[in-house]
Formats: sequence, structure tokens, C-alpha cells
Amino acid sequence: MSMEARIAEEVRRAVRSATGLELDGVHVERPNDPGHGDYATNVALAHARTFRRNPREVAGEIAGALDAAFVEKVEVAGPGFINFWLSAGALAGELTVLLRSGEAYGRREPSGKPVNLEFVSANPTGPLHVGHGRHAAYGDSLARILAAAGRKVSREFYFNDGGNQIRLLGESVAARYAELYGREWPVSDPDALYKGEYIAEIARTAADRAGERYLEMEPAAAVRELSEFAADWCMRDIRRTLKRARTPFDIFFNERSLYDSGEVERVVERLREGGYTYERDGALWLRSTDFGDDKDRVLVKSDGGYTYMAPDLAYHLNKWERGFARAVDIWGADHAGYPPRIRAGLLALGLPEDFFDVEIVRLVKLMREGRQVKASKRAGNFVTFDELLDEVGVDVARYFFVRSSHRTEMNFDLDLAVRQSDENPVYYVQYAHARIASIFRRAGLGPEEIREVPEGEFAPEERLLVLELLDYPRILESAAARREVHPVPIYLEALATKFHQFYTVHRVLVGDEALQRRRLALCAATKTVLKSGLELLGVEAPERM
RNA sequence: GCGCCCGUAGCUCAGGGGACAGAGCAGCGGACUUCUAAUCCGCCGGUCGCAGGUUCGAAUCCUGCCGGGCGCGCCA
Repeated sequence: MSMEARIAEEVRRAVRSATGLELDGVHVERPNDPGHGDYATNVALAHARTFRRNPREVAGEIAGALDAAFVEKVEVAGPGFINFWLSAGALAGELTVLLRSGEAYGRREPSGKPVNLEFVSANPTGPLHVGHGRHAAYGDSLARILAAAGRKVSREFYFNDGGNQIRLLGESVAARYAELYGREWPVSDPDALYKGEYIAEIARTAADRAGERYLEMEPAAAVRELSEFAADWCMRDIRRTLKRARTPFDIFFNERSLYDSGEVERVVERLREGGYTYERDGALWLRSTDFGDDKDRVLVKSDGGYTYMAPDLAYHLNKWERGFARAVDIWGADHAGYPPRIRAGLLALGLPEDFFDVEIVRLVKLMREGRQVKASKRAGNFVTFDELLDEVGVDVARYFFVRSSHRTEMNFDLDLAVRQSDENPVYYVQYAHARIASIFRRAGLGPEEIREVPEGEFAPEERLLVLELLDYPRILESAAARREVHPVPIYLEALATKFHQFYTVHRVLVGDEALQRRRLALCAATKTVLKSGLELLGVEAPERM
């Protein structure tokens, strides 16, 4: 339970004892202004109508009923806020819970039905670009946060290694491959070909392995083989980059398997039999407007092929049948308009309304020297995720990606990420961790050896640090509930600030046994939370810097 | 035109209906004989896009405008 929840419980008890009323919605918060207490509640104001009395008067009675051992000082302020300061005993008690829990503090054991989290889901037609990097960083961290908050999570990557895109990829490789032998490949549309340097690399690899064999084959068959070869190559490249970015997946789901198993056909059949479709202009339409979509959508084209919607619905039905309580998809801004039609299809299939949900990740703009780096392949301009990792490293890249809300377009400032790396926020947080590690090295003991906080008062800087530490469980819960990652780095920076301030004013290794022990306890607790939080972001917590 | 997202300090961004709106960067000025100065302290800096409304109370909720992004295909 978070400290805040515990306090809300105490306030509820005080309200009951003072007024005889049982309230369920009790709001407790950490005021911005430390002069307004460690925590404050607005119960007297918020429930003024229920009490039918002067809020200040009621607030006074509630304040008087608060447990004196828990609360050191209480005051009624403004129109009827109750501000209170926790006792040293209450703070030390919770800090001891933190120390004994270690990195499990604020976390829960996963339980209940699992959540399926699908992200990145790039098709194997080329390397991951910077936008995918944001998806990977957000998706992976979100998975870690959800798991830490007690949800079972399965991470899934959906891809399609067949179809027209892949055929084009094969043709692009064939063209470059032919060039190696001074020949020209008969391509259908030269403008449609993929152009990156990786195409040449795949072509060279193919030539190394097979020599001129593809030139001797029937061209269509050669393109088929090269397509498969190229898609494999790209998929390996993608997996390598993901691994490098510390982003593991439980399942790589191939769209083709849905066709092979007949699931695509079955889903369309089921919709047709349910009477949710009609034929028009030779195509089969889903009556998605009956389920909240703006317009009806085509499921089967007049040429007999399926639109992307058919396999997408089959895929999500498949997730449902695999027993997930919920499927959360992380999509790019260019798919922002699609959730309603998928949701409509799933409702027609009889799935519950809250099964399917989408988080849209907005675009990334790379900024260098105050100007946008265009996604062109010009020299010096990198665009792939791999190149970004080369340039700034995994820690910086991941931290930057999740530092701002995924719902907002972001500017990735390379100058800040690379050149001014010393003042980069990720180092600020890591440095606090390294500083603490250094103290423990000097003290000759491990942070995990400290399991409790000796009696005594806290200095103001210590108090603020403790209060910040006790905020961690709430941050986790709220981030998971809102499916937001950015509160974590924002919190870690606030925590690092509180620690650096404490460190500047108070020396830890002072010789005085009890005092030193108390301060080491604060250090151990801070180190634990910093490490735990950084782990959620997939960022290292260094012992030295 | 319709839908989704965004508009907060010079720049990048936080802000769970509450009490004088915050941080980092940039700028200026201070602090190392001490456990790491990748740090700390101070100063400078804001009509929270605009206008209404709901509320005891709005950056936060509602409506309408203005500005920006992304969608709006029998492409995936």
C-alpha cells in the first residue's frame, strides 16, 4: 500500500470517529508548498455538502481525531484544508518497510488474467528507425511498469513477412544484386523500390552465399527466394537491435500464420453469418457504423483479397482466445484513426468492450543544432534506431524517449543528448546512484545489510528525502493505471534532487554510530528506489561514474 | 470539412479540481583541505493560445474560436 493510501485510511478513520460518517472518496495529496504539511486533505471542503457545516469547523474536529502517534502536527488552513506533518516514528516505520522490501518495495506480485501488450510490430522491410526506438522504449518500459504493478504481461511483436511489401523488398535486392554482376534486373516499378544502404548489403550477402545462381533462375522464382532471404535478414537485424535496446519479446507473431490456419477466413465467415456484413460494388463490407465507426469498412476487396482489417480482426480474436483479459496495442500516429474500426469489428465478434485498447505514440523529430534532421539518407544524417544507439548509447536513448509523454510529439535534441552529456538528466539520476554506491564502498558494507532506521529526529533535508522515497509506490500505481511511463523519470529526477541536496548538507560517514547508521539507512533506501526505477526504464544504475 | 492529439518561462518539458504555476537547458552570480563539483545555492524569466461556462475554487472539467501535428483508400 502506498503511504498516501495509508494516510487516506487514517483520515477516513478520523472522520468516522469525529462525525460518525463513513466516506469512501478521501483525497490526500502531497502539497507543493512544504509549508502546507507533508500531506494534506480536502475532505472537509469536498464533503462540505454532506457535513452541512462550516468546513473549517469540521476540519478542526477531524484534525483533532487523527492518531497522535502517527501525526506530529496538524493544522487547519485556508478554507478548510487539513495539513499534517507525520511523526518521526511514522516516517521511520515506513522507511523500515522499504529497507526490508528492498527492490520489491512498491511492487506487487503479478496475478490475475494476463494483459497482452503489442508494440513495435515493424514489418521486416528494413532496419528499425528512430520512431520505432520510441515505441520500443515506451512499450518495454510500460511492460515493466505493468508487471511491477502486479499485472501479468505478455509482450508481443506482430509482423508480416509476406505480401506485396516483401515482394518489393525482394525485387529491390534483386536489382542491386544484378548490378554486382553488371547486369540489369527487370523491375516492375523502379520508383517503388527500397533504396537504403541495407539493400546493397543484403544483395552482397546473397551474392556471397549463392553466387550467380539467382541470375540463372526464372526471375519470379528468384525474387521469391530473395524476398524470403531479405525478410529473414531484416528480421534478424530488427531482433538484434531490439536486443541491444534491452527490449525482449515473449512472442513474435507472424501474420501469415493466421491465413495458414484459416483464422482469417473464419473471422470473415463469422461476421458474415452474424449478419454484420453486406456486399456492395463486388466487395464485402463490415457494417462497422453499427458499432461506433464513422463509416463502414471493406473486409474483402472486389478482387477477392482481404483488406488488412481481416487479419487484424483475426489476430485480436486470436489474442482473446489465448485467454488475455485485455489487449493493449501501441501504434504510431499514422494509425491514430484506426482504433474505432478495429473496436467495431471486435464488438461485432462479441468481444467485451474493454478488451481492446490502443495507445498512440506520437512522432519523433530529431533536432540537431536547432534544426530538424530530415529522414533522408544524406551523409551525416542518421535515421535508424541502431545509428542513434551508436551515437548516444542505450541509456541516453531510452531515457530521452520516455522522459516526455508518449502522447506528445517529441523533439529529440541530439545536442543535449550527446554534446552536453554531462548535464543530461539521465546522468543526473545515475550520478546520485553512483554517489551512494561510493559511500557504501567507503563504509565497507552493503546497502542490503541495513534493515531498519534507528530512532531519532530527521533534519529538514532528510525529511524531504524520506517523503520523496515514500512516494514511489504511488507513482508506480498511477503510471500503470494510466499507462504512462514518463512519470517515472520525472519522479527519479525529483528523488535524485532530494538526495543531492541532502548529500550537500549532511555528511554520512561521521563516526557517530547512531547518526551514521540513520544516514546510511537513508542512502540505502534511496539507492534501492533509484535502482528499481531505473530498471523499469531499462537504464543501468552504475556503481561508479 | 470530419476525427484523434497538442498549445504552460527564450528552448525542451512536468503539473492526480485546490492554497503564491514547477523542473532541466540556456543566461548571470556564488560554493570544492571533506563520502565523486556529472553536485549544490541564489538571480533572471510566465496574459498557463483566446473567449465564455460549471464550481466555494479551473493550467486541470465543458463549449466555441485561433494556431500546429497526424489521420480520413477496395494501401498495410
